[in-house]
Amino acid sequence: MSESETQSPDKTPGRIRTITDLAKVAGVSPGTVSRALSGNSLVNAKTREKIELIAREHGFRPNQMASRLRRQKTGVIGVAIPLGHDVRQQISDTFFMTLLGYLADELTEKGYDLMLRRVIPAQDEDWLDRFIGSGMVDGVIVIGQSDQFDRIEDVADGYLPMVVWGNHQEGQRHCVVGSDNRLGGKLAAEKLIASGATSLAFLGDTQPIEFAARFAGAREVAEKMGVPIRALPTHLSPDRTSKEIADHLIRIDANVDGIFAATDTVAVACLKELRNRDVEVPEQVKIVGFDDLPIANQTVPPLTTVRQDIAAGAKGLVDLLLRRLTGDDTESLVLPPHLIVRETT
Amino acid sequence: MSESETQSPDKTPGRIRTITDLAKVAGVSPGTVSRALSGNSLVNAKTREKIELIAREHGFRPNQMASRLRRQKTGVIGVAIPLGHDVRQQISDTFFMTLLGYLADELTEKGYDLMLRRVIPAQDEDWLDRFIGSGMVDGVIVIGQSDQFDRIEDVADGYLPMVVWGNHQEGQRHCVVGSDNRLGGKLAAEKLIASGATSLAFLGDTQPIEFAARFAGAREVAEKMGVPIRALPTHLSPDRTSKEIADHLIRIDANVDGIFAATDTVAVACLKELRNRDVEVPEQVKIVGFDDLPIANQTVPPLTTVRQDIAAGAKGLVDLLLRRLTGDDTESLVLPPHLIVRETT
DNA sequence: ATGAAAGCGCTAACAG
DNA sequence: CTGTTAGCGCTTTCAT
Repeated sequence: MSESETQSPDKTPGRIRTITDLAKVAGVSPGTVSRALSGNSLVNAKTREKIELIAREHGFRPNQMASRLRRQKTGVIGVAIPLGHDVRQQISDTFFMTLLGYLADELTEKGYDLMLRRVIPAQDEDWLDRFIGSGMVDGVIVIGQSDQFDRIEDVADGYLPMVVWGNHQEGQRHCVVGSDNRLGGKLAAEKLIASGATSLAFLGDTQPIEFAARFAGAREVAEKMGVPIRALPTHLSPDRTSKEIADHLIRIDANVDGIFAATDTVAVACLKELRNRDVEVPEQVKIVGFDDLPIANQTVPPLTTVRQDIAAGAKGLVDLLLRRLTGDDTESLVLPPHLIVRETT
Repeated sequence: MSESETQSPDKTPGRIRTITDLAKVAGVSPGTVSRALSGNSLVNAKTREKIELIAREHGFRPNQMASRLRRQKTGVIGVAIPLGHDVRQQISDTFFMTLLGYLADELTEKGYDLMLRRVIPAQDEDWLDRFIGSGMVDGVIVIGQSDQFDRIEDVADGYLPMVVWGNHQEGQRHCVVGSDNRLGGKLAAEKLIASGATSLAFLGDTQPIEFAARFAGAREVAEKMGVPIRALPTHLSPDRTSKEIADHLIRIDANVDGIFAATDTVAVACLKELRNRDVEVPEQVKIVGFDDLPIANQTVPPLTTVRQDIAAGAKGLVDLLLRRLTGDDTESLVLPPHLIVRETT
């Protein structure tokens, strides 16, 4: 009875690419195939089995482009990394990349695909609108505000499904997930001072808003405690950092005995330069980093640092975005950083 | 005459979302709008200008989903990272992530978008076919063969536009771009021995084919030189590595005086454990890493390592893929690694 | 140089 | 439970 069903006379079935091809072979209508394959409506068990069998045998996959056009949703979340300041730095930045990894995990788990776009705002004014309006994504996650705070604000009012990793500013309109950088800065400065530092320096770029907030937090504490603090500008890519740090160290010398590095990467470079100069850490100079990257635990001595919970950040970004996808106008999420005391203080 | 053109009685024009909406406003047919916006055919300059103006004013973006369905190409390249062994390790692996960053650069430059998919083959047998058959990508780049060599081979014959980062095996069918790991292993062992090491150890997981090749290269040299070598299995995620290395070091003690680490990450952890034990590097034990990540230059002492040219790798992957997209059945590309001598040998 | 018309492959009412 | 029908928004002949 079922012997001859699929034994059509022509032994060259011509690859079965569309749901309609499959429908013909199965002897049903395209609609039924669609239903069967999406496991959705009530389809006769036998019919479904037959369809699934044929699909498997022929390695058939429904065309997502068509499906998504029809359903008016893409199942794709766009992730944009704006490269504002230090172009090469950010994309290879360990912190962002780790965040990206976790984001990929979270999104996959929720059944979304991730479209990654690296953008250079200076070369492409229109990056955010282009991404949003492309019709290729249901929502957008922006990793890092970079120097694009204002542009993001502009877009936020008209486009709900967007969440940004970055710093939270009083009264801002876009939904952001990020660490409390100011608090992190405070923790760092407090620890430095508690460990006996009497003159502080912030090592890093103070342009990006996150770093500015870290510095501001540290300064607030320092001023309250009557401890001087200065900012020592530095690029963040390891290759350039080292030399710049070296230059700073020459100039400041015995003066500064507490360094707050904008990121662990900077802290590591700093640690190395200090060692080159035979400055003892933490005896002569104390250091606190930021991020708690894996390397922080591998330096000698191991780095005291302010930990950002990357996994929680990724989870927050995705959760909020999914809620916004349903029309919810969510609040921002500010995560508390934690001081991880190791041996550089 | 043109005063009242767009002054339709209803002041609520209802956002103009489709090419047809725009066509109505511009008083032309959808076809013309399509042509004008794609800058393609000969369209009257005035008509084009008018259409472009309206598009800009209303922030109109053509729906890519529809466009791509119609044109039967997506403009998207899929990038899959199979997480074979050490699930958490690989996605956050600095090397792969840096490669991903460069890939994003290259693809963007060539006008492609990048769809990232993190894949756990153990949980999803079908990952590669699903990605390829999804209709969402024009081609696929796989970052790392992991333990999926065979599955990739299976697919390779029937699917041209795929390029893989990984190790090259004599006679394999899939197109691969990667460093000559065996040669890298040789370079490492040669350097270790030339620096006076008399008993070698390979630190790392020898399961993944890339690492197996590194070990094989080192062993070939060691055997030729009559120097003993052993493999010391280790996971690759920094947190687990440290303890495992510590265990190894306790057992091997003064015996081994030359360590070839499977990656820089492992080397860094190893360096730290040695320092904890007051073993002097390179006096008592010499170390060579692999990758030349930025940290390699930040350790104390700076790490001698085998450099992989990540940027060249990314460029190679994209170039080959684009050629395959045109139907070219390209050869694999094996890149020569370079020994970077610093101070751990 | 432009309009009309026919789909790309799939889904979702709406009838049976 | 299944077939029929009407598009999703865009591109591309084919005429004009």
